[in-house]
Amino acid sequence: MPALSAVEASFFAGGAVRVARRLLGARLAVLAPGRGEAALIGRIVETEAYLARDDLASHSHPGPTRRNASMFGRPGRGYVYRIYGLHHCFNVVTGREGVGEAVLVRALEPLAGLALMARRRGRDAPRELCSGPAKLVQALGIGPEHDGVDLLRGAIRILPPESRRRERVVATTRVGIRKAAELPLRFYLAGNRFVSR
DNA sequence: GGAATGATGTACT
DNA sequence: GTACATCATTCCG
Repeated sequence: MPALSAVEASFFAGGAVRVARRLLGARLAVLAPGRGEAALIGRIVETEAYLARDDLASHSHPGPTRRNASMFGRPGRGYVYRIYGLHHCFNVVTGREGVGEAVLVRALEPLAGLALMARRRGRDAPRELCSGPAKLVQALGIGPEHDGVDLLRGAIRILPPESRRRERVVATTRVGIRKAAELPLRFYLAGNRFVSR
């Protein structure tokens, strides 16, 4: 089994845009309960940056509340929230504690644990497993209980890229928002087949 | 207290 | 392309 050492804390210390770009090519892993090996791994191919309070589309915009508490907490933790009453999405908290910046993970290229992902998703095609923020959360078994999870030592971790690939990063507008919709804060790997539509 | 809203996915036309 | 499921959070009164 491969070593699954997480990235260092400094990985998350930059602004959300920096980290959103840095996350592309890194891996998101959900560890198997009780073991030091990952059961599920996906390569991050699409992210969105959500900035501090002046970003009208950011959950941190209203200021600290019960829901967004993790976003104002320590960088390098997860922020999980419910959307549209039925799905969940997973974010990586970035920057400095108290600021309220995070990166939404929107799509993964499945690398390990495809069978379990397919069972959870009810679909077999690899492209249907993690090509959307709520899809990947379902495939990886992430839930509200992971809100605030420590990505350096917890059950969910960010691992550095396993191999160098030369892929260009494309920046476009964020998906599914109405406010601040014109800002180019969505990033994905050009030509990657696992990016959401 | 009540109503509107939303960082989505699926099914159907 | 459009409809709809479904509910916590937020904002207004």
